[in-house]
Amino acid sequence: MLKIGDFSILSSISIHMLRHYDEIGLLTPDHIDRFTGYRYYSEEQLPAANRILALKSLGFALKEITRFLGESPAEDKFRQLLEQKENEKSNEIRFLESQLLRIRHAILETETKNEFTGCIVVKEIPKRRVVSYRAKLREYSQEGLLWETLNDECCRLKVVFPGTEYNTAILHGVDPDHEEIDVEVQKTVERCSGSSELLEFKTVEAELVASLIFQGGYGKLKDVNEYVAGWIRENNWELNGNIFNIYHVSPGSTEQESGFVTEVCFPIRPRTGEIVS
Amino acid sequence: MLKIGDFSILSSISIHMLRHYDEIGLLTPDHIDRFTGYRYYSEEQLPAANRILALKSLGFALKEITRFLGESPAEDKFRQLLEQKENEKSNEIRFLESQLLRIRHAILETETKNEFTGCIVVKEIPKRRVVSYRAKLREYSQEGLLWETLNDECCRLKVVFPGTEYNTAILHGVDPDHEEIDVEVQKTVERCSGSSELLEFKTVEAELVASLIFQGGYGKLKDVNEYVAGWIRENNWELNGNIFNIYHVSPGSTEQESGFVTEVCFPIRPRTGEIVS
DNA sequence: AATACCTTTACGCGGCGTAACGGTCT
DNA sequence: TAGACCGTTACGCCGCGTAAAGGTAT
Repeated sequence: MLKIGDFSILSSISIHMLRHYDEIGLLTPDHIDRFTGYRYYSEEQLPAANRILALKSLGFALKEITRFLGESPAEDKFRQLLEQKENEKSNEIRFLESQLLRIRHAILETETKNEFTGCIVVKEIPKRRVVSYRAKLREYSQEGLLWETLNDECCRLKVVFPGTEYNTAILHGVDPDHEEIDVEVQKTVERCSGSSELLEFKTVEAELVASLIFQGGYGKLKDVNEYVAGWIRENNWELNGNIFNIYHVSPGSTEQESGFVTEVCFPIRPRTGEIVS
Repeated sequence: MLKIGDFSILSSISIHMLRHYDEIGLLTPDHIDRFTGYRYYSEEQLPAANRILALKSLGFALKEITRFLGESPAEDKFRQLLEQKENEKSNEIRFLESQLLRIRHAILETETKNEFTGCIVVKEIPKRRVVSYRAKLREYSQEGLLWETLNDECCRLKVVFPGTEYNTAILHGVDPDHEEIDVEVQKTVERCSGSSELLEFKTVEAELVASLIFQGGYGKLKDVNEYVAGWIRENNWELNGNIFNIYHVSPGSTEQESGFVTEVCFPIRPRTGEIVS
């Protein structure tokens, strides 16, 4: 019979952990002294102790190891558990590799002294009910007119907005021949009580986007858009819809360009192999 | 000014986490109401919130992000932190890949219904003071004679053994021509008071080994040795010394072969590329 | 009587989720 | 006045390290 200290040395498991394993029923001492409470282990428990260490080093959690030992060493169950862990580990590796890719991309970007390096987030824009107005413009600068029309109509229809509203502008397409820009502006609505010929009420589904929020004038938009587009390519995503902006602080709420806060969103999905054309 | 719930929606950070970030000084509200304690955030804080999410998704811990923001966005420091993280992530990946390799090896092994699958541990056998007796044998079965001599001499010299002792047998080499086996048996000693012509007292340095502990007769040794040798090859290690056994329960302490507990140790080191011969 | 070893209890780490209990706003 | 929102406090997860406070063996 070995006292815990001796068994600890022989098994290379710390005394603390042996007590812990006893507590969770993973490795209980052969015998516990009734009066002193001392734990006594037998040499025959060394193979089990070593097995625990081996499974731990394969990446199994203590709970999983408990299951391993309890389930009888039937080979089928054993193999299943191994294969499940193989899956988990592959996923972890894939995840870390995607992080590593992004980190390396960011390191390269530091060369360009780009102020937005490391600012892009992949997130979901939640499903929401919106009121929308879509029209064709000659220039981006005319977007303000769309907002005016939308706001006026909403006012007339007594549309109720939620406390937290999104003002978004979706770029549907640029037609170089006609020099036209197809833009849709949207506001989140709480309830829509009326109807209008100009406006459309609809539900926008949740979307996965690459998002970058910046502060400042719209002169930065071109650079930001290019940066996000590059980021998507470099990080194994592909475009999955029309890009849009969310105006958190806009000419409607402040006069100073430097105070504008804009979120640039590129709908994305994981890149699927090559597309056969 | 946005209440925490609104800012939570706009930033995609849960209310709980916003409060936590306030607590650790990572993102403090623009303003806190003196009377109600309500936190109020400004839209201008959205870029910072998004940046926090971005850095988190790169794998930075909150503490590291705090440092990021505190350190000024000087590009040099920024790049250093990125490169450090790149290193950490590569190491994590390498570690997971070695685990994955071992798991896959174990899965293949289940085919063979090998009872020792998933029992091998890489551990360090600690540095220790030993008394040793080395001789050449015709057969493994003669190893008992070495132990008898060692024990007798130790008895004569009144060698003091520690409570936790290792009995090891090192296989120095098999010479097929002379049909000789060069074996050294060792016992851990506490103190060595005398000296002997037969025995040697020495210090054995700590060694990294692949270890497998099994219970049963020595008939299993051949299979076990082959399994461990294969495991070492398959898992990118190479032999780094003479293999040895640790006898935890041996003929000296029990008569039943089925009760023997033996630890098979192969000294190893990570495999270094090819060796030019 | 000193020392080495044993016992139990409990806190810390990190990044959250979750819940309990009570005040505030509309 | 209800109900949505805010506040603080605190526990759980997981695998350990670390330490305090006290009993036991030699």
